[in-house]
Amino acid sequence: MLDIQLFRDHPDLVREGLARRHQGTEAVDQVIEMDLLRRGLLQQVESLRAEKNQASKEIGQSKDPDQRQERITAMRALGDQLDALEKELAELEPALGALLGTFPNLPDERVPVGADDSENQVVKTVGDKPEFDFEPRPHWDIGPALGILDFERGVKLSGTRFYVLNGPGARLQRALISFMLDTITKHGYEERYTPFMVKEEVVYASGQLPKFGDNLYHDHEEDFWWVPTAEVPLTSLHKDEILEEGDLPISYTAYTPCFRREKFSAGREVRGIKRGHQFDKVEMYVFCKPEDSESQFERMLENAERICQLLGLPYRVMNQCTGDLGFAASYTADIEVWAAGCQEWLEVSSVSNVRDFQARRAAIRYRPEGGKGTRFVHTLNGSALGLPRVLIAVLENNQQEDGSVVIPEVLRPWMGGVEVIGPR
RNA sequence: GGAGGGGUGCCAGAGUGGCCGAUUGGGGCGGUCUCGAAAACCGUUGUGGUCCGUAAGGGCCACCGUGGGUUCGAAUCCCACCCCCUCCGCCA
Repeated sequence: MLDIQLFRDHPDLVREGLARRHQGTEAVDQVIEMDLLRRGLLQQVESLRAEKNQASKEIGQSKDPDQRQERITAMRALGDQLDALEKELAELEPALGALLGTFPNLPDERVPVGADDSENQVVKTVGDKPEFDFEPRPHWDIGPALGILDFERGVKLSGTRFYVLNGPGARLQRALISFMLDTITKHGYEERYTPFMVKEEVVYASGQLPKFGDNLYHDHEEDFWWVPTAEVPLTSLHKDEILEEGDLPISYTAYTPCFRREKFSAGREVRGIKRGHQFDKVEMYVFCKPEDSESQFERMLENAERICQLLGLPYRVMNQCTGDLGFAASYTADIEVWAAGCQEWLEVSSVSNVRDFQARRAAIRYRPEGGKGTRFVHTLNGSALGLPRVLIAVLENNQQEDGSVVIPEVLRPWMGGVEVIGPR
């Protein structure tokens, strides 16, 4: 949620931000207009209320029954007038709130203008792509050949874009989750296990609603939405709370499955397990003071990179352009790992500084020490990392000519000592 | 799912139509006393909106689980819903 004050004082900043995101700016004027209307109505309503409160108080104190009755009659008339204005206000306020909720966060100046992810900028590349004296195969060949990846039965159970992991494949996935959680925890993020189904207001708070409801699964009978990322429940952990400055920064990590309808990529990228309706992810999330969000971003990015380094995966860091930038983000760095079999850079993490955008939606504030009042916190989120894609890279980059896959050293403690997954 | 009890400020807990933004106690903060601390005593202690003001600050409005209703006036009465506790049923 953008600050309404921004529309009053610096509407051009809002227009400029929208334009950089290739969005129309007409709604800005609509907000300004509604805001003016609202404040005018509010003033009328409140002065009538003040009058009514005063009169009611006097009626209570009045002893003379005739005078009492006279004033009650007068107030009844004022009440009707008030009702009409209040009704108007009651329609306008939610409408303005809803409109304001459709505005994305303003992109930071550092975000390059671009149409889509093809215009993201490479910030740096770390590690060397593995070399092979044979033709490396994609995971959709390696997995089934090893008997650890079963597409047919996934489709039998749930349809396209689903799969089943078998034996050491399932265990490798579990090992990756544990390894990531344990590593991130060591960096000072406290683990949380959250619900995977949440209320609509929770999905709204992090910004996936109202605009992206099409990409979410939800129960049509109850108010349950399946989380598309742990960012959603983590944001609302402190919804409607006022935190103490001394408690900040608060850093969380959580494993959740993620559920997405992938309506916008229908028919695309269906090969393999790169994009499914259900995938696993370990997420990092930070609540901090506004002046700290810049350094927390650096920290989070480093933490995500560290996972790639420990797994021995070559990766590159990208600066997301405005066309790819998420709704809530002010700026975002993507991490992409190289997958030798499908010959692709796979996006495995997006680290975003959301600033106060989600904090406003979720009403998450803190009390500055010594100061007065409250301020909105800044929030950041980033994956560490997205799972099936890391699994893809591990399988493809560590494959051997005989079709077996060497397990990265750091994962072996979670693999029960298994060093190589061989044909079964 | 059924029966009963309950949701009030940071916490505990009073309040059943006007004197209640809300008694009181605890905690927090500031102060007096003290070499210092404890105790005692005094003071203070919610959030949001809006208007005025350069600001400090001040006025007004709203908020007692949520949403409606009754009333000149609602924490208090009525209706619906949500949540918590106890017991029963069912159940991984």
